[in-house]
Amino acid sequence: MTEQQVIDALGALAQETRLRILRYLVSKGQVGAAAGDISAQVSASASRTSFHLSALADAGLVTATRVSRSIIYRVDFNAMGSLIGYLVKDCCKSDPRVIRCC
Amino acid sequence: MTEQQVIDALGALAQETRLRILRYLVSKGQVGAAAGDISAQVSASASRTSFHLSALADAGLVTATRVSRSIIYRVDFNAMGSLIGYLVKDCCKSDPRVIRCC
DNA sequence: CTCCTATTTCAACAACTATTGAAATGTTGC
DNA sequence: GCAACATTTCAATAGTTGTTGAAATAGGAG
Repeated sequence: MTEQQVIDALGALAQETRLRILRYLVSKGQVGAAAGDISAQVSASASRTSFHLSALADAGLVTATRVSRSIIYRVDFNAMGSLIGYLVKDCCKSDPRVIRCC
Repeated sequence: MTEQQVIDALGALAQETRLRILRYLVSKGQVGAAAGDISAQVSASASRTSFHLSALADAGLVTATRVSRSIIYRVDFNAMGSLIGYLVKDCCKSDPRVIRCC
């Protein structure tokens, strides 16, 4: 994971609506959720939700798959793991005070 | 850790100069580094470095202590741990694909 | 008290980000 | 093909963030 990818991913998470979207998608696991469902859950307009979903997808944190009329979004758990792994290992040198919290 | 604190901390890390500052401070551990030293290490002007150090301090990720003419900055490893712990546990429900990366 | 060093603060500005509502795109069922 | 649905794209706008260089603040040494 490059430094730029890390910065993009952190920037993607550093926003209220997007953090809520991500948490909702984590709760949905493999199943994922359609854009409209997500929009309703986070109480945001369709266009606003779409904008934030694109940001999360651009950062590589979620995937999008069209299924019939809907587009299903899912968390990319491996990407989340890579990001967190970078923060723990590369960034914090696996300091025990950090490791302890995981 | 509140959601707003998490967002502030993620936003603080989502910037090239600040991520470099943090990594340098991690390498310095308890000893920390003076603002001028940091400024030289990350090749940024004094005012620019000061601006970013304030952002990191406001987010609670680093501490500042004046020692004579210098101000010594140090990473707050517990704050970094809390942030990462939030991402792993609250946000990712301790999913094994995420845990594996730590 | 004055000079020098270390750092922050400030104002101006450019660049980026988020929100809104309307219009466009793609998909299905009749 | 047409109507309805699901979602994205677009333009306008407001708000936020980062950079620069100059001026201000704070502390120590002679």
